[in-house]
Amino acid sequence: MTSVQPGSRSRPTIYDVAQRAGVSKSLVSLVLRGHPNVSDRRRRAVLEAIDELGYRPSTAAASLAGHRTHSIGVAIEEFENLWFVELLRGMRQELHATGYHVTVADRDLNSHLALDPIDGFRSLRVDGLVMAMEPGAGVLDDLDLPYVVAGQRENVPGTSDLVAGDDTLGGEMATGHLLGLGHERIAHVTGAGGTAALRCSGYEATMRAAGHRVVVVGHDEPTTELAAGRSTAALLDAEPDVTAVFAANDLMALGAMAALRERGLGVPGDVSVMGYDDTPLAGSAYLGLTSVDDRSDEMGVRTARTLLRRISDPSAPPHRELLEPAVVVRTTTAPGPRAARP
Amino acid sequence: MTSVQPGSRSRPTIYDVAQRAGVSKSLVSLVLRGHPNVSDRRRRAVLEAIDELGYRPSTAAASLAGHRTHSIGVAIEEFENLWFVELLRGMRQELHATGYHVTVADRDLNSHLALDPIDGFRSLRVDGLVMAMEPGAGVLDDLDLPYVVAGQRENVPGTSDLVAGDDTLGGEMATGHLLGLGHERIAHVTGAGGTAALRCSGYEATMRAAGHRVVVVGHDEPTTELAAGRSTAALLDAEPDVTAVFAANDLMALGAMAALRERGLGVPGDVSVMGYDDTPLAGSAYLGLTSVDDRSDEMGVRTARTLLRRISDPSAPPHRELLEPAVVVRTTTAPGPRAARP
DNA sequence: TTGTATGCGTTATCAA
DNA sequence: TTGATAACGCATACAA
Repeated sequence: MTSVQPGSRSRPTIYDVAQRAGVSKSLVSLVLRGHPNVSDRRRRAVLEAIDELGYRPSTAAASLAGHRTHSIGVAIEEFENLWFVELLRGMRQELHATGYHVTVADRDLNSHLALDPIDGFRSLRVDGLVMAMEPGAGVLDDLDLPYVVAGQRENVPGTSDLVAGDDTLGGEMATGHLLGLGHERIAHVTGAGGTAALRCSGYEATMRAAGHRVVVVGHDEPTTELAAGRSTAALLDAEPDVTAVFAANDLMALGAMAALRERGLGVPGDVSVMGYDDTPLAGSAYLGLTSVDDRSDEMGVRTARTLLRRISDPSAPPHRELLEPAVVVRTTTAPGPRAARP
Repeated sequence: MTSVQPGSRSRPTIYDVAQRAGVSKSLVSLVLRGHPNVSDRRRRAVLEAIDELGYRPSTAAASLAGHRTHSIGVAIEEFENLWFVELLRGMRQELHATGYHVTVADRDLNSHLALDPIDGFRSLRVDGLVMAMEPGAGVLDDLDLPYVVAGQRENVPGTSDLVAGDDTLGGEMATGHLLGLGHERIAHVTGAGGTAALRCSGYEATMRAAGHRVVVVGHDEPTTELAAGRSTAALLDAEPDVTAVFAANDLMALGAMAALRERGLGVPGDVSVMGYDDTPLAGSAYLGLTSVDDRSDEMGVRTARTLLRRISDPSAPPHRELLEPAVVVRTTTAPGPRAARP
């Protein structure tokens, strides 16, 4: 039972545990860290004392003395964007046996302390860092801390470890899926940022190769549902005969669907719609949005693996890999006019 | 510029800064903590040295020596559930000037270490804890750490500080909104758990007071989209003439809408639908789900305020408050048959 | 206004 | 297999 002894002002320390178990503090430390060469009798005594005292080791003292925190930090842009949840899931799976602790911070979390996530993690002395947000220009240039960039391509020095989705390929695959359904007048709703640009380039290349006209809207707009809705509305004015819309992410696909509905166009009856990221949103039974899975869980696995390697060998050559995305077909895409006629 | 000196194996310490600035370590410490009684000349010298060395104070050493971490922990169930994002936003607003650092952990994050979030935070020696997940039975009973429960009602001892939404009232307001639109055959899709039960009781009380029949489905089911879809399908079999469905949360409302669509029923043309929580999902232009705002941002403000009070006065009497929710009307609810006739 | 000394709760090194 | 003991990097009296 975790019962706190009555008279104690402050929390029990390793010293209290040692005294209660009738051993030295060193022995307690050994038991805590699972050292093999400890007699069963002593180990049991220590464990019992720990339990009785409700003792919890101080991570602060441990990391100060041990020169490492056994923790890794994950810097994300914002908690709203759910792709990092899958990334974490993958990381956890890989980190399972290692004893590493994971902490997450977004850009805003401690902005009141004038701390960007990286500075915060540096103060925390994390053993490694996962950069799961777009780094500012130059911030990675001489970061003397083991790190790997996850899911970003912009502002990443060539010497950085990097695990990301192949967004260009994803753009090609999405467009290919629509072409395969018989669509020809396929428009793309893009937005600002490096990731959107890559997805867009995949779309453009595939359309050109197929001999169809490239129609892109939303350059420099935010990658939000609202902006995508506006872009799509403008698109429908200029190109009323599009039969498919590929949006740069799932939320933007929702925006496109809202604009289509406003015009009285059915999905997928009149127009097929695709998103990107395969968020939980897309998987919703109600929405059933066809999307591109960027395999963020697998990205998490690879990211953790890469970071572990980097921590154990800081001078290893940079490791870079792109994960192949996958189209997840649901209910918002259907055969286009060409396929429908015969 | 943050440039690391070439020869140094490890990170610069307060000692290095002191030496470079030509002062003692204590002086550096004073500057760091913004102590007023430091001459401008020295202060500038220290700041400059910090910048040149790229020095970041070790939180571990600071908290070990200072007997507090200046950090507060937020324990959540899972990152997927976005209501905590607004809670954090509110907390940050209140914590702005205090210098407190916020860290978030979900139940799974470090489960591979056999650490539940509370144990983790105890090891971290956070100065305070926000319990934003349903506590296990008894875990709060003798938690000797300043904490406040946010948004939960189950398993909360009467002596705990608590800030939560008034879910019963919210259930009443939702039902009242539908009644006000002229609906009478209103069903409720509930699920397992204390929060859902409170919302359900608000629905029941209001229906009874209005003299209408209570129709509830989904008891003991998970509070997920999928389960809500199944429950709603069963509901429509048993009660084909319902004109409104109130779901215990937004995701479940989606499930209900999927089931309605499957029956060929339009929303809100044939059936009105309401959710609860007013998640970003509900606010989406495409969905436009009428929902109940539980005011999680304000909850964050109150929670932080309460926790600060608790930290500074551990023996203060328990503080409990319920926030009044608000119905947010969007496009999934419309006048019912009674109102439509005249 | 600034410097000195002590201790925080661990890990790690060395002896025993 | 176990026990002393010296760091670890900083805050905090206390002294100057």
